[in-house]
Amino acid sequence: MKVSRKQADANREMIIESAGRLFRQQGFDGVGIAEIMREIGLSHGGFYGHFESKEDLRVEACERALEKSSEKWAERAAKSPDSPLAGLIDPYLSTKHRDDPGNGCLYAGVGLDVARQDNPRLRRSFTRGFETLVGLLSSVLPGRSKAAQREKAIATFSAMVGAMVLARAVHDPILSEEILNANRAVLGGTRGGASQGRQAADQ
Amino acid sequence: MKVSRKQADANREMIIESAGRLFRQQGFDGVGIAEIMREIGLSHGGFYGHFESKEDLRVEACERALEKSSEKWAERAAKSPDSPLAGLIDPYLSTKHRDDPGNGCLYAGVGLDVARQDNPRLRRSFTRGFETLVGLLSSVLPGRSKAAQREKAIATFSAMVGAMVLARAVHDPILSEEILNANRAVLGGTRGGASQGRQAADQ
DNA sequence: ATTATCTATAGATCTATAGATAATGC
DNA sequence: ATTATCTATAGATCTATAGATAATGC
Repeated sequence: MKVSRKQADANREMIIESAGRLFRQQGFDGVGIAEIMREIGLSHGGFYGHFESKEDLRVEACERALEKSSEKWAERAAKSPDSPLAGLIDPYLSTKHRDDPGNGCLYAGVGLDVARQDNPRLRRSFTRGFETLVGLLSSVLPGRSKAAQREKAIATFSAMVGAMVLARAVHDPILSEEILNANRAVLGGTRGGASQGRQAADQ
Repeated sequence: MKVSRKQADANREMIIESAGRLFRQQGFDGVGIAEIMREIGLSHGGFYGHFESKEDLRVEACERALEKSSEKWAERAAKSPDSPLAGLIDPYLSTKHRDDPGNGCLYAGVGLDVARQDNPRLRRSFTRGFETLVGLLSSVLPGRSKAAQREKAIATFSAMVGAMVLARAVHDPILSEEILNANRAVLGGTRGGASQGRQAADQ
């Protein structure tokens, strides 16, 4: 039953990743330790050799996912040097992202759950992650001053998160797409249009 | 133990309102039937004389809260005929709203929980509520065409919801205020400013 | 007599722990 | 010998139900 130290470390990583996915899909309260462990083929009881509590895992899983997000955003901005803003907005406000919350934005995935927790460590991680993502957005947004850029970046990120929450909450698939399209158009994505499916947006 | 028919109806209303509050505060999974009933001084078991299941209550409580929101929005727009847009945005993006999720916007309160449910009735209610609120926003927003107004309304509502989720999720109170201020400024509220606490915003 | 509510509980599920087990690594 | 994992379970909590109770309303 015992595995090598190396395998044990890998198992710990798998728990963190499994939890990150399932928490985003089903919420903190919607998934239990047993299910997280079952998904990677380990026993329920084995969990407590790696983490002190579920609370502990919440923090670790979110910090890991936030790091991954920052990296992904930085790559995306670098990948489209001609329009780094659209390079961030387009994949975010996509149906692919909407339909795969488990691997998507943590703020749109568990933002409300975090707001309800009074765990300072967790909410501080969300503060740091917010600053990183807004900082990145800020650096690719036009603006007369740093302050104006930052203000616009905060508003842009707010709209991105809200759009994703709403696109996932409504039942009508056409409306859901329209929410993504409208936000792409207004925020400066490339694929959005006034009503739907047009080419470039100007603002 | 039995009460009058009139009192029984009043009790049903109280359950709906108690649930609406607690669901928004703690999430669908964060509150049980027993707690909802305890809050209004009734027994756990008495619940099932009024509702078939917790699922049933989720729908009833959300529909009720969505109706209340629509009414509140309509009143607010009517109350400030000179700047109906700011009349909607300012109270929404306020610290009062942020700190009282139980009586606040349902989309920012349980939007993610709804997205995770595959209850079509519930998600259809959220679709209808979305159309009502966006319709109202649309009617007070400038724009060259109906389509442009609607696009802007969808983007504005997305930003409002996202701003509230983020303002509640981050730990730093100054950052939380900044999120509200930045969105008020960009979306067209009256009290927002470029950095913080200035007077009127122009856009 | 009817029925809204209460008490008590069944059955499922969840977090966390204790002790057993067996492979690792000195 | 150490320790990562497993089995089994304690204790709490949650949804839902059954049967008892007592006030309403004919």
